[in-house]
Amino acid sequence: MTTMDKTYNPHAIEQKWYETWEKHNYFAPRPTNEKSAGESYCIMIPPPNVTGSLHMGHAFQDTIMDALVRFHRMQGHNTLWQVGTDHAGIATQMVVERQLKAENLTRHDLGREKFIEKVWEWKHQSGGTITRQLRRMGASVDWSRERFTMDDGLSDAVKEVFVRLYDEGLIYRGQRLVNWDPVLHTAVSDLEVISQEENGHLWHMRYPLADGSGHLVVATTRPETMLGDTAVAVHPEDERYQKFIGKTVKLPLTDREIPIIADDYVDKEFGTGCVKITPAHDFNDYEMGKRHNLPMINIFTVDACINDNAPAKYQGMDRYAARKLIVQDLEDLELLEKIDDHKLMVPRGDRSHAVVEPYLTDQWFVKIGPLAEPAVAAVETGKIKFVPDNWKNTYYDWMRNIQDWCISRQIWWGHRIPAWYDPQGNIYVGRSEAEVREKHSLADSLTLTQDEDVLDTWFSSALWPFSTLGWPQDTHELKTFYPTNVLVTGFDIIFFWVARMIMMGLKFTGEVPFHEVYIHGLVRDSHGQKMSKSKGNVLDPLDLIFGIDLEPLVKKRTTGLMQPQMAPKIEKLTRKDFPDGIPAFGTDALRFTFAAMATTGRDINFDMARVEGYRNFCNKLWNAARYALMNTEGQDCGQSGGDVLLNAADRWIISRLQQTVKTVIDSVKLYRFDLASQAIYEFTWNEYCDWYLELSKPVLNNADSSPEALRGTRRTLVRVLDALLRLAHPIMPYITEEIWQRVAPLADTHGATIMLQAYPQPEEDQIDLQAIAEVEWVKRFILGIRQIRGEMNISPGKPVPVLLQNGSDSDQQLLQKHEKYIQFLAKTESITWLNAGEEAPEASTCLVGNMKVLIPLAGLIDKEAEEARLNKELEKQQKELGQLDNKLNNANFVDKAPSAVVDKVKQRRAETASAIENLQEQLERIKSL
RNA sequence: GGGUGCUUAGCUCAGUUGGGAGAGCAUCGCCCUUACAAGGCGAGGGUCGUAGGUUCAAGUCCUACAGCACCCA
Repeated sequence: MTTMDKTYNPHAIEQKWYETWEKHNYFAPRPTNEKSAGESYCIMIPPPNVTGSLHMGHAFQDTIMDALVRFHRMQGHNTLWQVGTDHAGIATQMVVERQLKAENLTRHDLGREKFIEKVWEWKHQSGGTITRQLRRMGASVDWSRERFTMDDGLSDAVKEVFVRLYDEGLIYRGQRLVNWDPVLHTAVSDLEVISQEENGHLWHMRYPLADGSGHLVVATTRPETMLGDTAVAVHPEDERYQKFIGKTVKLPLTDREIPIIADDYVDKEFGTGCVKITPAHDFNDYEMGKRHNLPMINIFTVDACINDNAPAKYQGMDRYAARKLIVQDLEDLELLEKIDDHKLMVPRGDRSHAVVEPYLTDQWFVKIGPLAEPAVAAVETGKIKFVPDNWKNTYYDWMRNIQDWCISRQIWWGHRIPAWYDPQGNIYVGRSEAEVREKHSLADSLTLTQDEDVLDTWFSSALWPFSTLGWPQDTHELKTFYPTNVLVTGFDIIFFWVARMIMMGLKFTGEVPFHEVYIHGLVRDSHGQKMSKSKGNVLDPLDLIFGIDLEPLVKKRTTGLMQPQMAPKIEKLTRKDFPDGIPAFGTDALRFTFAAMATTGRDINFDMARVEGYRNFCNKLWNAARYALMNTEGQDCGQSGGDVLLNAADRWIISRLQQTVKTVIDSVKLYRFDLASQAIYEFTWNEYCDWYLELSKPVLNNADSSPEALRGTRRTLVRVLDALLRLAHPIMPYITEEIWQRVAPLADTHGATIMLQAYPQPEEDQIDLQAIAEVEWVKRFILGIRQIRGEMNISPGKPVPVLLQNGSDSDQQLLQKHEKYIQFLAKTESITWLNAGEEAPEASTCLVGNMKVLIPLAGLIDKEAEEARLNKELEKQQKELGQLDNKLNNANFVDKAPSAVVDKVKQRRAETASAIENLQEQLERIKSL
């Protein structure tokens, strides 16, 4: 029999167990016990980007999902964690285009078909990164059911949904203002546009009145758009401008005359209170243009260069070059009043980083109103619950202001829109060209061309909860697992994904896609800063698991930067924060950290010191197991019968275990993994390790212990450990499996893996209040002596004689019963009762209830130190007494507070008063020496 | 401008129907005691953002204000 390693080494165990679990197909759904065979539990993974890699947000989210899934699997539910990835249209296409660029090619050189082949190649080659990392996190997903949004089945679902929505009139094609990425040449969704404050200017431009009576000054942050202005607007109640409403101005640099209109959208306070209106290039202006029937003049090409609608002078110029020239020209014409510095929100494409233009194009839209209504109702009626609850307000808010959804993208990688055009431009929508021809009885000779655009990736993601289960087929999986139980996700995609899943789910399955939405916080750095490559504060979860030296870490953080000039600053910061790199903490420590930080807040400030603390916790658990095994392996732990005697400590730890189990289960049910992990941590360290293991020593190391007592303590050691491992397994899968394999046979539980063991259940009848009270007495006794040792600087190894005074019958009995514990844990030389009236020697004192515990000073204790110590304690107690008396002297309190509360205060008052009396007495004695 | 949330120990955070302010890390002191120095034992540290209000009782409920963060415009 080999003993365990002295130090916990995650890397020696983690990989091996994951491979074992996966090989044995333990992750697949299966009813694991008769009783609950009917209950199923299902979580859909929010599909990560297929070309992506695991970041802290994923790692956090995956930890929570895995903990939930393992928890339910162990409770015997038929559990499915559906895994897969999404095709991330734009991101993936960009990666492949970048590769082509290295060969001096564009996708147009290859042509659509060849290009898509290339993307698939890339997917096959790189798509494994994130799934490999998921495995490393210990995610117990069912790999046999892995899906990809571009799979045939999921693509069929996309077509089906598109066709049905189109047939119902809920999908339409139209010209609307959309976010246009002038680098990628595609419309992008709001989610893909990040607005950030940047330094800019506010240009004040004079627009001359057409009647020559003067001019208006308009302020703008984007002067080049003036070429597309079709009105100037003022607030209807703005006294400064009342008289101009209905007049016209001559738009400088053009030969157009445009009206001055009144609209209460205008902010009187902003700029001059007089605003230029460019309906084709600004979302607010677009709305205003529609209200006032203004013409919409598009002045940009797809590259955001000035197009033919503008004066010839500016045509073909890039927007910023045009801006410069226009400003110059206005200045030359003395039409530029002033230029102020101004901070403004600049919208940029999250992939291309280009400034996005509101741009008028033909796009496909989903008419969202009819879908949104039932989706709101589902939350209102409680069919879907948000956790924490107040996120529903964010959801309602967005759903109330929801706009039609632009679903077309001008890229190649994605689900091609199932719409065909004839030469006249008529649109036919169907699942395939053949279906379209048949449905509309089109002649074979008629040429049909499929729409070039693909669908927004979120369109397929919205179907994920049912498309992955086989919809539109009526599959067994769909019946078993849909609606799913909970969606675990960040608040940042409530709008873009959660809401769309709810709408699509309700529309096409008639049921909600999930019953609960657990919204977790966003992982930030330890100072609350968002982690970003450009800030250089990104942590890679894999680096926390495996560790990384300083130099590679610096290199990793400073290469591939969007702004290379940040590199020196990032390097400096990194060297300061991680002078020795990052040590390897292992997966379990990282997971435990995430669980402990999963509070209800919306920001999770990730502090590496906590990972270290929880790595130490793993080591603690490891060594507790080491001790337990050293004392039980090859010994009689009662597995094969025999009488068993449980002492107070055994019954105490069993009682505390039940209470802990209850706390953990209650917490997990509320998604409070922080409370669950805290309960596990405290029980393990502060009760099992600090007290129970220590209390087991006097029994196990005592040659006089009876076989029944030995059996009882050994059995308790391993049984409690077994239960603790099962309790902690959902959060720390690897270390618990590794230890459990050795502990289980001793605890008389059997099975191939802890993964499929029953989760502990609290057993009320195992809670022994008497044992709890006895052990509490023992602990107080020991703690009192330890405090004197600590404060009097008595070496922990030096045995001290102890005298007792003023003990009750109960104290005497308890001492008789538990003296061996006190002797061992408080290192007492002797424990002697003083007779009533017997004079005590000079001593340092502490109290256990009314019983006085004395450690004689002789040679051990400094008189002044003891006096100071007693004074400090006395002061504390007197303060306490004052507060309690205040309460009890308050007639209102005594009359109105519940009697239980009053009694409690009275009791505490009596205890405090008696403690003060004892302390004062002791202080007098010390002083008089 | 509208909305949401946060403010508790030096740092990161718990504190569940209102009833004795907690944890981890950090700090200080003593210990390499045969599970664990990634450890043991002990200690110090908070007018719970500010000001009011409700209540016998407020970190907890209400109002106002300040600061911070995020979302929407």
